[in-house]
Amino acid sequence: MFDKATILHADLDAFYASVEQRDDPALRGRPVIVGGGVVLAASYQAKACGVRTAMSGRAAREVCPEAIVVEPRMSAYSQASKAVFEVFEQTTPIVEGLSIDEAFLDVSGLGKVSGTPVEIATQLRKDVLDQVGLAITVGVARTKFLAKVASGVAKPDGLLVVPPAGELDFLHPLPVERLWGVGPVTAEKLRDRGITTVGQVAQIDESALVVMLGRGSGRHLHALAHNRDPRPVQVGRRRRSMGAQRALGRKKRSMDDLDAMLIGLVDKLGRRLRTGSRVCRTVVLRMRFGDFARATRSHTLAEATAQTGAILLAARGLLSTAAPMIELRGLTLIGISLGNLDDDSAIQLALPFERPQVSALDLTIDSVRERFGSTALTPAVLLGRDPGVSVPLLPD
DNA sequence: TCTGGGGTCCTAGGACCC
DNA sequence: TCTGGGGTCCTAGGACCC
Repeated sequence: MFDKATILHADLDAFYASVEQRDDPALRGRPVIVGGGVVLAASYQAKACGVRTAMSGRAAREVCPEAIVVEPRMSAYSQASKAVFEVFEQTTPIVEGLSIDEAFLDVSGLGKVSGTPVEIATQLRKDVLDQVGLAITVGVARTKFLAKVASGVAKPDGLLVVPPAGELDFLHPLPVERLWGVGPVTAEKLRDRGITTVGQVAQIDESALVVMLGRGSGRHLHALAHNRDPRPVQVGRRRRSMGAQRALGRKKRSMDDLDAMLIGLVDKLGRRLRTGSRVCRTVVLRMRFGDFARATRSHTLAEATAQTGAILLAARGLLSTAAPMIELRGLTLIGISLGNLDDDSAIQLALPFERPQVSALDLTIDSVRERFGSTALTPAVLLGRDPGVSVPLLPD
């Protein structure tokens, strides 16, 4: 029955909380909340009493006073994720990671070697449990989209196969919120018109959906409601942006404070760029204000860079542009995001032959000045005004 | 201690070029 | 000279996902 494409969507259950329960037997079977200020993850026992991801810690403790709150251990989670992805790759080389705890696996053509889709998925769940000690839910279908819907329906600790002959019977009774890409806003727009199930969406003309939701969402939804999703599982997709941010609370911060935070964020991102051998060309300042409104300011550099100094210069320019807005509205979050990412070899390709190549290895203040001019990059700019904060100019 | 810290993709308008 | 179409890039915002 699965002679064509067969795609698995594998999803770790309550990932961070499950890692905590795995590592501390005292937490097993009990409501566990990861993250104190805001809920990053909740065990199924905590979810049962109404705790939700992104809920404030206070609200979570109100609905679930008996919950145990633990601090997040990000390195433990990335290690666990790595181990799980190794199991995925033992199953098939065609693995597309979606996030730290989710992936698509293309197992088309594995039939003769590994068995039926059900057998492959069952074995995968067993392998992850045996080798990493975590429960996963697997959805199996002919398309990525349907496999993901299936795992969403099957979780926690489940396995659901949607056979090609039963696709629309499975899909059409589901609420529209199950569709990938339908969030609160889109669901509300559809509900306003009396549309609550995928089957109802499927009865609407594409053009009507486009008018209702815009071109992108309209076409996307129309295709999904008819179970049209030709996207292949893509191996080795690379990150297109990276960012770091910091919540500030209500307290009013001086521009000097903000500048010091900016240095910290840019420093962190510069290291991440260099560690990953990547460069960026666009620097985005992200802000959130007292009324929870958001704004961004961005700048695109003439040349790609991974240098802390160059990124900081751009970030500072953006911050000073936004200063009046910040003064007026009060900042509650500051973040930097780097876009237009490329491999760092791209820099060398882009540079004219006779120009010295910019290498992070010999970066000193003097060498940067020599290349970029002494007026732009003063030691104060490179190192920050706070003498206690130093911006590393050497690779990690 | 009211409200984390990552990401992806799409849209729309303006500048600029051909 | 005037008008117009098409394409790309940049900026800003927004919806959505985990």
